[in-house]
Amino acid sequence: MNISIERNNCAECEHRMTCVGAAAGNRDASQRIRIARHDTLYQAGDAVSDHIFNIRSGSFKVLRAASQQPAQIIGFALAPDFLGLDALDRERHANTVIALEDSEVCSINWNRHAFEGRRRPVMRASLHALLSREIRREQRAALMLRNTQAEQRMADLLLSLSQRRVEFGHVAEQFRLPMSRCDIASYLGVTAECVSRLLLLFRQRALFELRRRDIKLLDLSALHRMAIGSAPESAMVAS
Amino acid sequence: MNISIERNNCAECEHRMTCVGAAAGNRDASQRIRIARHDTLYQAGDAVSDHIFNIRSGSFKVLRAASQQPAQIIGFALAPDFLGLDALDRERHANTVIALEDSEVCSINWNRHAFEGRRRPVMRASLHALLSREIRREQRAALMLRNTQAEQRMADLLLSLSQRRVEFGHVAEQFRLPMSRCDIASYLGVTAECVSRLLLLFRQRALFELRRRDIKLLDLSALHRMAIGSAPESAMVAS
DNA sequence: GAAAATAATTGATCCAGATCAAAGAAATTG
DNA sequence: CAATTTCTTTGATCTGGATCAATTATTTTC
Repeated sequence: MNISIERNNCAECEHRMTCVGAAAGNRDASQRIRIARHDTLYQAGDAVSDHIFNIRSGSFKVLRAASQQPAQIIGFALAPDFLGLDALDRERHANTVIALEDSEVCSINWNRHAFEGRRRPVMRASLHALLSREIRREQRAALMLRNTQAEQRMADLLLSLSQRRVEFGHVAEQFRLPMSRCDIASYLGVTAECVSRLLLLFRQRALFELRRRDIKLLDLSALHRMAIGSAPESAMVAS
Repeated sequence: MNISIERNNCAECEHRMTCVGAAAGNRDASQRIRIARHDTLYQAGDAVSDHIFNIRSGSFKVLRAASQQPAQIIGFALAPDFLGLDALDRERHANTVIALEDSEVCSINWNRHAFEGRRRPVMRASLHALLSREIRREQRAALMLRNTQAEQRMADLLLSLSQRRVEFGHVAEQFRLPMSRCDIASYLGVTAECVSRLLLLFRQRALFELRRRDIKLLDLSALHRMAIGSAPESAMVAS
């Protein structure tokens, strides 16, 4: 384990305008946590603190174990996603969260002291919004999975990664896949062999260039046509 | 459309001890809505009011449309489930909710007037709990879908229906499936033919008796063994 | 930087579940 | 209550992706 924690100064943070944590305006509300590749942010069974995590840099995979079975990846989280929204009312975490690369998260206290003053309705609304949004995101993921075609799932994943890059101020077309082919397979609910073949197929169709984990999307609109929520507009309606 | 709305008296409601709405103690916070089989509670694109719905009797299917494709069923909601948790921060609904039988819901205003007095921290926590719980539920559904085996998905659905019956004070073993085979197929992400064959197979294995929509589960533990969260205990950990 | 361990690709075969087709059972409708 | 319409079951065939088996990169480790 190689986790380092330090005090955070939300007042000077570049994300203070949009972050729920900064809105708390509470010195104790936020901490910066550095976490190395392959290390665990929290694990199924760990006690839940009154904190949620906002990813500042890097990326994570979220695993859920089903007894009798190896754990499956139920999501990838990239900056500026939140983690821990699924455990607000629980004693113990149900999922395990592992860093895919060296990453930083802000830990935000959402308990009564930070969130329940009568003067913090905006922030409270933000927490509701965050939670509600996460529900829609999960619904969308499930919709993607009901679409049996592995091609569509793959297209959907690539677009969702791309979109989150854009949200964080990067270009949509070019980025580095933070996860292994095997992780992708687990998330899509297919085998690693299948992922490998799909990537080959997509490359042959000139949908993207791919070398190791560096990807350059060449035909975003084709990907949109393949993916489920399809049209960019409808993707916005969905979340 | 055959929807009737009437004032609700939470103070005398049999569920006042556990219902978020009743905790509001606000006369205007809750309304009782009757809705006939096949009618729509709300539809994708409808304006979102500051209300969530608590099912008092009956059942619903929740549909999400992906452009280019027929809408898929992303969930079934039975008493005492909540509906509308996915739209707190949205202008318009992303999903469509249709009654599977004549049903009743309580509409609960969750906006600042009902929920933000300083004396309602318990209720606010309940809303957080509700939302967080819904996220876990969706994660679980997605986990179920990644499990390619149709058998496991079916076992999982039957158990989740059974569990919710128990939550509402009924017996676990015997109930009526409120949805068509076709609805089940859409939810599980398989074809109706596949559902039909699975049900036959399960009957042959003496997992349940089934006549039309009336089902009697004979071997709950076998179903638990087949389903993903497997053991009853671990199902509790998951949500 | 060579050796070991791990990840990714590629090929061959197989099977769960899709698709196509048709018959039978319930529920609606006039 | 007979006629439609819709839902469900059953059968035959086909296929996308799984599984099994090697081979070829990449990382890690010492």
